[in-house]
Amino acid sequence: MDIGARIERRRATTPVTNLVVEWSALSPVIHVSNPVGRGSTLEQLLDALDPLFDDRLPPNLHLYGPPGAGKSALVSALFSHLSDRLSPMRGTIQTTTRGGKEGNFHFVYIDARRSSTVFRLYRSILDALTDEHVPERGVGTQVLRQKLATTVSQSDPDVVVAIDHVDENETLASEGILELFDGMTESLSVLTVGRKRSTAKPALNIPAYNTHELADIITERASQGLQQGVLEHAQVKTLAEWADGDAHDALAALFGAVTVAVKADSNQIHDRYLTTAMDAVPRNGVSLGIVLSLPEKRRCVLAKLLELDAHARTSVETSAAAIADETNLSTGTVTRYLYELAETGVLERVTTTNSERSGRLPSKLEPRFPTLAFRALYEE
DNA sequence: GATCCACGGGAATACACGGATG
DNA sequence: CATCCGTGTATTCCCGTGGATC
Repeated sequence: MDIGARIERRRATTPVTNLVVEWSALSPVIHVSNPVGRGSTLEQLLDALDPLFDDRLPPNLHLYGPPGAGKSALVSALFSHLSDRLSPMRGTIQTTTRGGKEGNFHFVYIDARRSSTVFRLYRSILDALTDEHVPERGVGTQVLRQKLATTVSQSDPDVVVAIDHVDENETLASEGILELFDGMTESLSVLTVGRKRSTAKPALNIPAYNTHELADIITERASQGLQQGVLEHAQVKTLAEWADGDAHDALAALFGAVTVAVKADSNQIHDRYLTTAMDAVPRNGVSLGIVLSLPEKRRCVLAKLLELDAHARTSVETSAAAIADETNLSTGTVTRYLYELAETGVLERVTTTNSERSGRLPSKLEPRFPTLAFRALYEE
C-alpha cells in the first residue's frame, strides 16, 4: 500500500468537524500559489525581471509596501512559478540543447525572519542551491560566504534570491545587504522585500488592498478551507471592511473565528465568533510570522502569558513570576524576555495608575499580535 | 578546538513619589 | 515656591556561559 493511500485512509477515518475542510487553506501564515488581486503589481515585477526572459540576470530590486498588502504572497508564489519554468530540474539530466533559454536560473526565496543573521542568510541560500549538507554550527560566517561565492560563480545557472521581510526589528537591514554579496554580483541578483522604501536600489511600491480585493481573498480562502456556505457574504464584507486593507489581519481574524467555532463544536461561524476573533487581532499589531519565528523559549513565554489570570497580569513582575513558575526559567530571565518583547512591539506596556506601593509605577502587558491564531498555531 | 547563538544573571540606570531643603 | 534627595520600583544594558555541532 502506498503512502498516499494510507494518508487518505487515515483521513477518512479521522473524525473531521463538519466546518473545516482544509486548515492549511485558512492559515494566515501559509501562502497560496495563485494570489488574488495583485495583477498590476505582478506585471510591474515581471517588467523589472524582464531580462530573465532574455537569459540575462535582472538588476537588483526592492519591493516595498504596507503590511498585509500581499508582498510575501506575491513574491513567494512568483518565485515558485519562475522556478518551475526557468530552473533546471534538480537531480535530472539536462536534455535541452546547450544555449537554450530554459533552466538557466536558480530562484531562492528567503524569509529574513527565519534567516535573521548573516550566517543564516548565507546558510539558507547555500542550502537551497546545493544538495550537500550545509553546516549549521561550528563553521565561521566567512567560511560559508566563501563557499557560497564559489558555488554561485561556478554553477552554470545564475541565481536570483528574494530576501523577504528585511528592515524589521529583528531582521537584516536592506541597507548593506548587497555588500554581503560583494564579488558574487556577476552571477547573483537580489530582490529585497520589506515595508520601508529603500534608497539604494530601484524600488517598486505595492499598495494596500482595497476592500473589494480583500473580500475576494477572504472568499477564496473560505471556499478552499471551509464547508461550502459556512461563511456568509455579509460576514466576508464585515471582515474585509474591518481589516482596512490588511490581508494578514483579515486572515488572522478569520482563522481565529474558525478556531473559536470549532472549539464551541459549532458547525457554523456565528457573528459573535467573528467579533471575538476581530477583537483578538490588534490594529497595527505585529504579524504572526514575526511572533512564530521567535526563539522557542520566547514563544513559550508568550503562550503562557496569554493564559494568565487578571491578578497575574497586573504587572510585569507578577506576570514574570507566574510564568517562571510554569517553566524552568528564572523570574529574572522571564522578566527580561517580557521587556525585550515589549521593546520590539510584540507586547505593549501600559502603565497602570493605581498602585498601593511606592516607587515607580508598574505596567501591565498587552499582546500586540493575533492571540487566537497564535494559540492555535503555537501547537505545531 | 572553533563556531554560532539562545540563555541567564545581574549590574547599572531611569523613574515616581513624598518629604526635606534653600 | 522651586528644587533636591532618598527610597523603593521598574526598566535597560551588558556580557559571560553552555549546548550543539563541525
